[in-house]
Amino acid sequence: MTQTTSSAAPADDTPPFRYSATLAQEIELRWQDWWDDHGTFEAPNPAGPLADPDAVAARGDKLFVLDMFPYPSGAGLHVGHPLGYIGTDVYSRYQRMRGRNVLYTMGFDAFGLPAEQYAVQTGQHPAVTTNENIATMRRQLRRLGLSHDPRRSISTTDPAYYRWTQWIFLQIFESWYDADQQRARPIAELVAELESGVRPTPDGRRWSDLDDGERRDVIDAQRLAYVSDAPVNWCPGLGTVVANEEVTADGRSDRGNFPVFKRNMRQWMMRITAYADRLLDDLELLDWSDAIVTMQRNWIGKSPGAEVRFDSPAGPITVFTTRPDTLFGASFMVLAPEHPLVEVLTTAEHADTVADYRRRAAAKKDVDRQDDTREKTGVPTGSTATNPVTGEQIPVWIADYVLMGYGTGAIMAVPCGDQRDFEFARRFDLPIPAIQRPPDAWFEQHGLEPTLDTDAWPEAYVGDAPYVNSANATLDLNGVASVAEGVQRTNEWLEAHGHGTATITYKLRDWLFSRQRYWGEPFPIVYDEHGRPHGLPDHQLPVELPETDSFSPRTFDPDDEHSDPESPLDRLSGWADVELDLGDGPRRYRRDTNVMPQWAGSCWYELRYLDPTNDQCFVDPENERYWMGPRTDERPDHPGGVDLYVGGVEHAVLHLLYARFWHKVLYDLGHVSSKEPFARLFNQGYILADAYTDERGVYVEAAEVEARDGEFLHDGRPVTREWGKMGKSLKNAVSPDEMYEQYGADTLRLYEMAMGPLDASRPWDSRDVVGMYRFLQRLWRNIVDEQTGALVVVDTPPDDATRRAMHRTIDVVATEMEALRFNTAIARLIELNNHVTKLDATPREVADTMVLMLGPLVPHVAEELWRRLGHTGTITHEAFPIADPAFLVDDTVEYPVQVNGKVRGRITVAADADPATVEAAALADDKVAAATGGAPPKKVIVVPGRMVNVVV
RNA sequence: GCGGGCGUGGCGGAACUGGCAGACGCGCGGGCCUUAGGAGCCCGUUCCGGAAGGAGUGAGGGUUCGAGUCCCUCCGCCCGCACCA
Repeated sequence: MTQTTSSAAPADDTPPFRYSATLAQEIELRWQDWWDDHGTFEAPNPAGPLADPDAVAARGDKLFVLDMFPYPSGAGLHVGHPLGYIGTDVYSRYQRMRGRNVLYTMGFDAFGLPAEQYAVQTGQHPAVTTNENIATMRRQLRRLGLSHDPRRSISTTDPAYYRWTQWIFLQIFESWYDADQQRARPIAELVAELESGVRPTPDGRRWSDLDDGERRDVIDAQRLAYVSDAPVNWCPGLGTVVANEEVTADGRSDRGNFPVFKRNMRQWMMRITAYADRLLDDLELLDWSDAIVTMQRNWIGKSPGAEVRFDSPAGPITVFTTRPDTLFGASFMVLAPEHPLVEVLTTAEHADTVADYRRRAAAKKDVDRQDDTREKTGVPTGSTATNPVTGEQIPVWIADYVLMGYGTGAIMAVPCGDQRDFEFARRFDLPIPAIQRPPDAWFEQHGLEPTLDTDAWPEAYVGDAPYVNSANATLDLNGVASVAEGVQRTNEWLEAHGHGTATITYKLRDWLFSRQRYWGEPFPIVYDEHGRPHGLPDHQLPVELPETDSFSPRTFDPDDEHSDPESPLDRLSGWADVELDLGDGPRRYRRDTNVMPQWAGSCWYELRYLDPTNDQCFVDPENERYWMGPRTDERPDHPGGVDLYVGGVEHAVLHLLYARFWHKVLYDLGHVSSKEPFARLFNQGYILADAYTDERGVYVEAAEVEARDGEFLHDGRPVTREWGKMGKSLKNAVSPDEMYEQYGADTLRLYEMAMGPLDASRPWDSRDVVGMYRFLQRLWRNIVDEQTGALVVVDTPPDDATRRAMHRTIDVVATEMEALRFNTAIARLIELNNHVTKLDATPREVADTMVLMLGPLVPHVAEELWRRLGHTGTITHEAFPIADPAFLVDDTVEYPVQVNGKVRGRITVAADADPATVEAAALADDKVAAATGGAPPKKVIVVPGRMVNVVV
């Protein structure tokens, strides 16, 4: 292993054994092969096909490090992609040297629209391009020296994988949510409870009195995966329906940016709303960033409040409010234009204006609802409703600021306490009764004398304040000063008098789970002649995607709202129509011709990594317990899950919410021991780069731009410098290949880790990379003679200063590695190496230690130097150096001495000197005395080990 | 508008619980080596000043012996949500 070809540097006087890019590459390729040949990064399992219990026992504590599941793009990697991967690799390698059994691998989330769209363009089957892309990406990642266990790499498109995706779908399909026990249970248990009468049927009849069809209806209505005919987001431009989460705020698809229309359609839904509270509450068990936790919280959008019924000529109108305490101030009502009661409520006098307003509202896309300056619009229906607490008749309006999709699609308007209602009331001259006495500070802030005359108020008052005018015969809030108490008392009153109930509303909707595409997991579902879905038995899985040339979905004019989705699988009647025996003899069935959304495969991939080749179950329970079981030794409420999950913030809501949901269902059904899939989440930043646009605003190749006298020129024409995420679209991508060519993979790894903290986005500058290359050259030169290739280390022990520097470095580097602060770890290693550079010769002890510490960061050159230093095997499982505490404390300490907060002198005293001694030494110092001018100090502060401050 | 995050040299960034601001790297300046250097090595590099010294972490105020760090007001940037009742 140790003989190398000499570095074939450009024809010049470069020393033959210098750590050049050529030599670096030779070392890297050689060690990558060696690692593969020796299975260096394989992590043993306690059970199942990859079981090696002895090896598990021989290693220390387990650690599961995970990167977010990448989509294998055909475009190839740029240097921005692997930032997180390098981070997890360094961490994994570090932890292996700490003796831990580290599970670290990477698979591919390869179903989905891009592959299908590419296939449609090229006419090549998506399976072919997908496999090519995966091969390319594996090769590119290997070249970086990532220490993945290759045996555990998977692809969602592999039938051996999606067989289990389908199996999990069936688990969900065959489950219902028991609201009393707050967990999913098998449908069979629901049937048993209905049969025995423990649980009543929805209409109260006896189960035995229901016919087969009625029973199926009762059951199907409870399933966690269910077929529903409900409003969904139909996107003609994509030819498929998409989930709420995939629609942007302006009503377009997040992929492709096509218009999306609300349409009633028969689609698969996932009852994620049943888990809303647990998805919310369990966020507290997770070690995730505040930003992501907040985003998840907002997305779930839990609002406690009340539903209140207002009597009207059209029967009771139910509204949802988070402020039932303000009911006395409800002076009008507003319904969404689409509200079903609008027609009944509208009087003849207002029929035309209402019809007109509804038509305009319907024609407005969500985009248009936004761009006006939020000027409130609306029209009265002519009817009134009864305010249940005051008995007053209040007018009912319709307005498009009330959305049909949230709450009940109707609100009670309390203009004095809600800004939107306030604006609406002002606009249409509706009464604004005051029901709270805002605090004096609020009036002061608006330059007003305190008054209950709301004509003087510039805006609504929202918050705690004593109630006024808030009493009837049986409810009196006057004088109560807290919203919480007001809400509670009103809720009690509403329930006692039959006017409403305390309720909780969520923004989270059930998850639309079917797509009319080809390149996804087929549903393991067939329909009988009544159109009822049946799950296929286990032995018929996987339902493989049928071979076809016409994998292209039918897409439509993006604005053709009235088109209908047409799944590619639907056209394959030979595949879709089947005869099966599902237990009651052979019958004709029709397969479900939808496919699952791309999120399906990434909802459970981390579990498959644990036991990727197990064909008996999706993961052996023993393996799941070992790798992902709750760490109650760390924390009594530890939820279990991946120890470290690294990825970008872009998956804050979609993937992380869906995966948590599936995991909780599997937990409820007893398939996994962990409550949560990802115990700790770390969001890495992005690599940004300069981008340049020409006079048309079109991006030009950043690599071809020249800077001259503060101007930027492309092809001799001036261009404008901009700023953005590195990528193909901004034409500012830098390929890792260029970096290998110039410096090698170790330098690239080191630079990416050194340029800043892992969670920060930072600009790429290729010119900066050379700094890390120089460092590695200096390191190499401290160990290997550039002219002869001979070792230059000496066996004499290091001098005291060097040994102390070494141990201090070990101490800090270990701390920083543990905390993922690789940038500061690298800085300390450079400092130590710079220190060694100044020595006459490198003591072997220091060389060994430095190489070990650099192993996680620059594994190839570290392995190479380790061998050259006379060791055998790989550095992978060598123990990371341990600092000797004896060398961390110095005999003497230098204290800066401040006079009135400014450093005026320095003293050196024994490390164990007591404060009085330090003080005396400080006052005795010439410079300090000069600065104080001989004045006696008023006070002297001694911070042990830190500094002295003399106050005069 | 609401929520989250962030403002430190020419640049990327260091600075543990308040305790020597600017570690480390780039760039830049000087030197060495060289026919040459867009290679490599050494020294220097926050700003003003020749120096002594002074100023300095977006702006202003406060707490403290001491503030980049804590508190208040303001300015600017980034991200998320967006008429959510």
